[in-house]
Amino acid sequence: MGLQETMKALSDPTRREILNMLKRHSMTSGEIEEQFDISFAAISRHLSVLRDADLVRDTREGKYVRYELNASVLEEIMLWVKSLQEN
Amino acid sequence: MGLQETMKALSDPTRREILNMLKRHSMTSGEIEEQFDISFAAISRHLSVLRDADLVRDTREGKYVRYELNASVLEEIMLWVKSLQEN
DNA sequence: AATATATTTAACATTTAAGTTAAATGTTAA
DNA sequence: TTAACATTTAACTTAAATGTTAAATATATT
Repeated sequence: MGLQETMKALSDPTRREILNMLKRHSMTSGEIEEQFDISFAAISRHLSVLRDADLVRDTREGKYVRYELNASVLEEIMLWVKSLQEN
Repeated sequence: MGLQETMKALSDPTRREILNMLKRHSMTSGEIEEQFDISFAAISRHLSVLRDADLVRDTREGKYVRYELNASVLEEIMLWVKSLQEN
């Protein structure tokens, strides 16, 4: 956890795009995968990186797993960036 | 250039620490290197990543090269993060 | 010009990340 | 309980990132 894990998670364009998608509404793994050309397994691993960084939360809904954005973690990044900007 | 290059550059803890140091005042390569346990060459490469991402600017001062923070690039990150936060 | 100092680049080794396919797990429904 | 579907994990491959040491470049000094 912490800034390092967050920044690392955000450094991959596929993961950032997933977060962009989740901004609108929550989605299942399958719905997310459909939007990309890479394999289901690859998306699943990206989702686990985002989950470990607490950038998304997942809940099982029957045989689906639904992902939603957790933007609260981003506050730490905002603070760090701001601290560089001021002065 | 662009968000991807910026995020990638910021995903390394050594590079973030360099930016933190430059927040206070500009520093030469050597002064920066002194603060870390890794080799001069490794720091030099980190600096080149930061320079390519336009997060720092460098100017030669005699036999030294002085690095200063360029925070303007961070605006793009702020906008992206904010766009995730609102809603 | 030769030498010393500061910094960068090159070549290489090691580690980490991201992708693939196949196997495993969890859930629903026949 | 078996079959089908959704998702995750495992094993593996390839590419990229990070570190090291040594060579190259740039500037200053003698």
